[in-house]
Amino acid sequence: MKYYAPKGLYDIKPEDIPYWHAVEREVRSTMPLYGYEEIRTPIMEKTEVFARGVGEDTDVVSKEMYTFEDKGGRSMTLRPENTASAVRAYLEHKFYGKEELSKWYYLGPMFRYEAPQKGRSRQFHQYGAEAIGSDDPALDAEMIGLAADLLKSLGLEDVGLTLNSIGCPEDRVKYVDKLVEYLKPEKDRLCDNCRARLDTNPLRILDCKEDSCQEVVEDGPEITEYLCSECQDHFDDVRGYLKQLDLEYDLDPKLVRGLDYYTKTVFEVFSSDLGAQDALVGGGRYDGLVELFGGDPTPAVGFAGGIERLVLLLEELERTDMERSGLDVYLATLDEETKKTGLELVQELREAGLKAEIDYLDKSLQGQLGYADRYGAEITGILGPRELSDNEITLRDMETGDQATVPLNEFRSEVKNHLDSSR
RNA sequence: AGGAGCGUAGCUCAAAGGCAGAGCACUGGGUUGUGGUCCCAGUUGUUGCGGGUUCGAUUCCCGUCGCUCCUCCCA
Repeated sequence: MKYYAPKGLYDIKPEDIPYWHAVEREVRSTMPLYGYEEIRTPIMEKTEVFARGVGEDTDVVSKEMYTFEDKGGRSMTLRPENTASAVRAYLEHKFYGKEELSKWYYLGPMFRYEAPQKGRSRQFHQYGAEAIGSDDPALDAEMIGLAADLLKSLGLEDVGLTLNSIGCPEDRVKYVDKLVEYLKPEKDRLCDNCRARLDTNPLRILDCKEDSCQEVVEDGPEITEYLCSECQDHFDDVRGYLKQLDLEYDLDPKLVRGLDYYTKTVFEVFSSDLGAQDALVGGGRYDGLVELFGGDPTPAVGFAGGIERLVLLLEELERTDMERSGLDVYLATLDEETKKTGLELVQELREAGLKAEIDYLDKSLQGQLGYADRYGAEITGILGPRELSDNEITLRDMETGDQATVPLNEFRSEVKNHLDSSR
């Protein structure tokens, strides 16, 4: 084979589409219940939107961006996530002047240049929500509840929620100082990566997966001990609302998330049924991002979920409501004359809203019935020269094998009657 | 970027130096116009690609391309 999809990019095949539709349907129906409207931002932005928005020192920006120069010499980047774009759009279209609280959802492809593995590809798809304009802790709780609601509606029961607060930037400066002070003497026990992070992004050392780093961090200071009273109150309130909503969670003081824009609340939803890439949803508050982009200080909170991972789980559940849907009617014809009439009949059925097919492979009657069977036809119409000369058609119930002959002009209504009574 | 495993028929997989196979699928027949079960017959191959060793390579060696999983990080 000469041509392959580029590494990490793949085709979503018809057999998988029902699962994608199920996810998309759920997102589109659930989001509006919580007051979120869809926004569609471009699939690429000027590179600085992400570089600034997501943070230069993050993994996403420093090594995972699909960046290229366009013909005008501008540096462009395929979006690795959607929050930065949403904030850019919020400011560009001056939504702060149009509505007090912007609640948006989105759905679409994202790109990160990484080694693909189970549940991770270079082009992947996310759904997510952003609420820009409120610092109400109830909104944080709503976000988390919304993410959980979506997964639950899709039939996923076995998911865990972890929660943390990383405070405001001032808290973090204080905490990071303490953390670095604590880690410096232990430098030798940290992995190479983390030794570098000591200077660039010490917070990330907390969720390093290396055992030695974890041991070091274990006895270190926790960020929640350094929250200012406002952040502490906010965190307490979020937890209170979560309790009110009956949402269970685990506190994880080491949950810091990979993107720089987060403040206060951060959370992740994961599934132990997935492989190494077990995060289903990630999100949090980003009160400083609008300001960073040049707007007035504006609090905001959001989350994003990965569709590929969701589809993997849904496929394991073998949901029958997500199987490919079959044919309603197959029409078998036996020669050129009957095929001409057959085409008209099939067209009539389609116009009546039925899924109808006819032979395009020159199959024998036996072959056609086999085809009808495999594609799930409930009824097969058999139109041979005998029927045609009498202006009739044979109706075969594919489940029982019962057959009846009906006048051609009553075919459509007979089919409809039959389908209605069998459903 | 690093580590491990795997590339054989449309699909799932055998063959472990000696004629490239099975099941499923597909086509035809048993049934001159009747599917899902059954029986019979048939079609299907650049063994990923290139080189090497050998009388002989799908098998062993080297390289290469691709896929998968893992480390890292995330959705």
